[in-house]
Amino acid sequence: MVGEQRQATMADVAREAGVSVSTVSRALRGVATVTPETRSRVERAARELSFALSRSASSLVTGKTRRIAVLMPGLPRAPWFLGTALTGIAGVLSEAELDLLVYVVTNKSERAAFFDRLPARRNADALMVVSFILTREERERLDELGVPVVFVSQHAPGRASVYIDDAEAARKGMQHLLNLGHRRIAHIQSAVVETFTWSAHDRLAGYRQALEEAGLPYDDALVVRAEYSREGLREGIGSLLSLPHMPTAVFVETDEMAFEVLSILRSCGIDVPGRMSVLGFDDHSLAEALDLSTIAQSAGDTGRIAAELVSSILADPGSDPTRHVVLPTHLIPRGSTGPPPRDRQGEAGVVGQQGTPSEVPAGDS
Amino acid sequence: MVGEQRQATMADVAREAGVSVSTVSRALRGVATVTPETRSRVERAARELSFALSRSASSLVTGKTRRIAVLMPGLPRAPWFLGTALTGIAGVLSEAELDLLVYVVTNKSERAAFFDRLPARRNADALMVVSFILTREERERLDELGVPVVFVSQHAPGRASVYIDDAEAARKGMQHLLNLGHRRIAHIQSAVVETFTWSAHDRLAGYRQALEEAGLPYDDALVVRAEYSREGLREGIGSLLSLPHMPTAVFVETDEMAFEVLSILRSCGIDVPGRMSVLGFDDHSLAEALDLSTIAQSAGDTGRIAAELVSSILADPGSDPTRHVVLPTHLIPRGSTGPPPRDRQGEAGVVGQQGTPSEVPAGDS
DNA sequence: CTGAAAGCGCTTACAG
DNA sequence: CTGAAAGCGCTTACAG
Repeated sequence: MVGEQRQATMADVAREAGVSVSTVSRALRGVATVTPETRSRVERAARELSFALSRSASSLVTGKTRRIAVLMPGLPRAPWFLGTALTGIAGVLSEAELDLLVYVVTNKSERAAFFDRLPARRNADALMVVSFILTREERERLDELGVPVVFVSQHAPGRASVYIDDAEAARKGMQHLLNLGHRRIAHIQSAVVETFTWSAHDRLAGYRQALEEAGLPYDDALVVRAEYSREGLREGIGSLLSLPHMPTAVFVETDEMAFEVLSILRSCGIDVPGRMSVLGFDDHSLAEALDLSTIAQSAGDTGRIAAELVSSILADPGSDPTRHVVLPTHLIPRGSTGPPPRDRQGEAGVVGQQGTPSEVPAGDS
Repeated sequence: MVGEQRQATMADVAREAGVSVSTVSRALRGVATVTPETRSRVERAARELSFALSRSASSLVTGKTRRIAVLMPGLPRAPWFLGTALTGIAGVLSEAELDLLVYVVTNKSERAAFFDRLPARRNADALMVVSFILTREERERLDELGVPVVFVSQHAPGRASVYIDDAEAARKGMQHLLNLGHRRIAHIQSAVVETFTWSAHDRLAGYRQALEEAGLPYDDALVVRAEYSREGLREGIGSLLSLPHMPTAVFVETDEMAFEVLSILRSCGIDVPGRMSVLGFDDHSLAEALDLSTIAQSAGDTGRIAAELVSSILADPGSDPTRHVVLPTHLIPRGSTGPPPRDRQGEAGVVGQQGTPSEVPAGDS
């Protein structure tokens, strides 16, 4: 009871300042027509009463919530990328005085719940969807929604999106390995039950394309889908190490997985890059410390630019709601990649399959 | 214009279902008094019209927003811990059908802006403050707020909080190093301009306490405050390596910093743990891969339990709003810690200061 | 430049 | 079990 005083409303402020509620509203929003004196009287009253605007009330009348919803897959799946992107988003939105509503969806039921309730419809002015593969129904639900949707870290034709060219980036990375002389290059990607991300698809596509362009055969045995865990990766690497012709390099879907790969290889005495080159993807903040060669993208920029896109769409409804921003990527060569064993003098190394570059199977499977 | 149809309201649903708005409201909220038939008619109508409840409107009348605000320091400062905690929070809140509003505060101005607008007052039903050292004014602002505040990853006397005993945990870690025979143990913590976290303080306190209990002198030169960056840490380590009596072990404030420390030591040819033991804090998901000894805490549990605390406080306003939950920590010994050089046979090692355990200066400075 | 009034879309006593 | 009415706290034409 004690101290449980009721939260002050505009009516209270109006009384205190000796003006009408309309004037309070205008003064507090900075509408130009208000006299400086009136404004300061109102502001003082508001401060004295610790007045805080009820967004519920203003939303109800304006139809704007000044809230942006962000839908992201469980952070544990790619904590670094998502965390960094989220921080970028948060910074920009806070500057634009927009609130940030976060929906983390880790499993099927949370996912269903999200699309069922679809709180974004009236509880946010826009929705940002971060690296999610949506089903057709889900996409249709979003379309009905009537709020602008911005896709982040994924390409959505006909929709605003901010992303990198994963396939092109993967190709660049592969080219680096090819240039070093590697001919048997494996690819490790995460096996997720619910396939959440496009980037995995596109990175694989880039991997295949690079092989094809180099006239090298695509070998299913070299593409490993591993659980996103230390044990899962150990198994994946096991399958590569038990191949008749071991690869001399691995291109790993994310740096975080590559860190584990480095550690596992080290633990079984396989020298990196002497015996096996390892290439990651992301340029995680620890990649330098672990001397991991990688393909850099800026998670922070991705988030920031996506948030800017959102706020520009909100500010100017006439603006093109299908704008695309493609962010750059680049190779960062470090110590985890080097020439394959047979190119190293004084080392026996495993003989890589020389390949018969002409008989390459066609693009598909 | 085309397809821009107005969002359906309860009035539309009521018309469609041939009932009153009150009945729609009751049916949709699952109030018991509604006939099954009426309820299903209403539900069908709602579905057909893609009705979505306006939370702004319900909030306005109920005074509840069903939204929880989380205030956290910039994720880049401790991305892993905060990201993992946030995921834990998100999961629990989503189950309780509470929305999650995230405020990331990275610098003074964002911080001021947050406390100025203090959107939590009416725009959230509760506030979770994650590892922030608040000023007195800020704390008072929160008190005036009138919404329950739960402190996460920090101890706030007289307020609900979920945390670990950082000092005790640090002591355990130090004990491990002492038990291995180390006598000169350094401590590296992050130097943040705005002092955001209590845990740094408490871990340092634990460090000092352990020394004191072991009858060892506290040496200012062994406590290094380093910028949270590779270069900052390199400088910090430099100051340790240039000491007349080099330490034989380092206790690092967080695993993420310890990873860099490992890498820097390796890059200058200092064997870990042969020459220098390294102990981290957190049990980061990569700690195992990097074979880092560490003191484990569960960031996920911290988030989850804090969120449960919040939802229980909201569900039962009579419940004790000052409840404390102290989460366990434990040492995970791995390969980065071992006996100091002088205990190793066949190794010259740097001679550690033998110490004269009796003449220990008193606890302070 | 300011005020009175209507109304945003809900929930909640109050009747029936 | 259901409906009519009031009201939550704002903003926004509309007057003046």
